[in-house]
Amino acid sequence: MMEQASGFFKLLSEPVRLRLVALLMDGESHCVCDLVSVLGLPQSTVSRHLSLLRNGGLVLAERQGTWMHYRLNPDLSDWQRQALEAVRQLKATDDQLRRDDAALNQALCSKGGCTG
Amino acid sequence: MMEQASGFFKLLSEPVRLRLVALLMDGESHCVCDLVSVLGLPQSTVSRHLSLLRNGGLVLAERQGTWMHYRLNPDLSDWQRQALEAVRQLKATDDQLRRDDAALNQALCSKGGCTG
DNA sequence: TGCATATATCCGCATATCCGAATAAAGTAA
DNA sequence: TTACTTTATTCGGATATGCGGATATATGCA
Repeated sequence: MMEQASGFFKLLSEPVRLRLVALLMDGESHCVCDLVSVLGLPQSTVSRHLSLLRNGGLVLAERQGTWMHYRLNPDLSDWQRQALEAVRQLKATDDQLRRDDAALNQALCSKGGCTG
Repeated sequence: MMEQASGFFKLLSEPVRLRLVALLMDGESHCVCDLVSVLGLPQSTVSRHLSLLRNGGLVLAERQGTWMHYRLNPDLSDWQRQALEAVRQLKATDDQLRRDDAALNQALCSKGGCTG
């Protein structure tokens, strides 16, 4: 169980993944292409990190037609939820995370989210 | 700042370091030799991880004669404290961490803590 | 000074992790 | 079927990380 715990923190220990988790903390589902456009990174990079988050049980993926929608797993354990609260708090003050959030909202408003 | 945040989680993402942090969450200072005996790992391994935790600002070290005493840094930021609360919660249910805690208490009671 | 204890650092080696272009796979629609 | 879009995976190579024995450093004491 220790291994699982350190694995959870390892998922949060990578900047790209931390940004992804912070983005998904709005409670919504988001398609990969929106996340790619917000992060400004190659699609393969984003997809690989999402796959790791999914494997670790932190996020859930659901296919909706052509698009794959990712969202935070709502069934995390207590200590995991508590850890994510720390991320939420971080998100309130961190410039990068706030910029990401703004970019995601704008993407959703202007284009309706990749038509997905 | 993102980098600092992911660095913080990286420190918690290694089993030995997670055990060390959990041990130090009792609010006390502990010498390296006690931590070594509890973890049952080579001294160089424990010392290296402590040094990383120290470098990351998670713990403070203070020399007391021959011994070096480590304790949690009481001046962490809000989100960092929140993250440590998750560790505290994890500690309540994780077998390994509870065994570590028991071993540390026993070491302190029986020997007075390495005479340090 | 010399010896003993405690801790930190060095070192080579093994393994893990990350990147991103290229390619594969899965779905949609004509 | 073919063409197109979205997402996943593969691949080689660079970098990071962890290990622990050996060694260096620091302190205390005789």
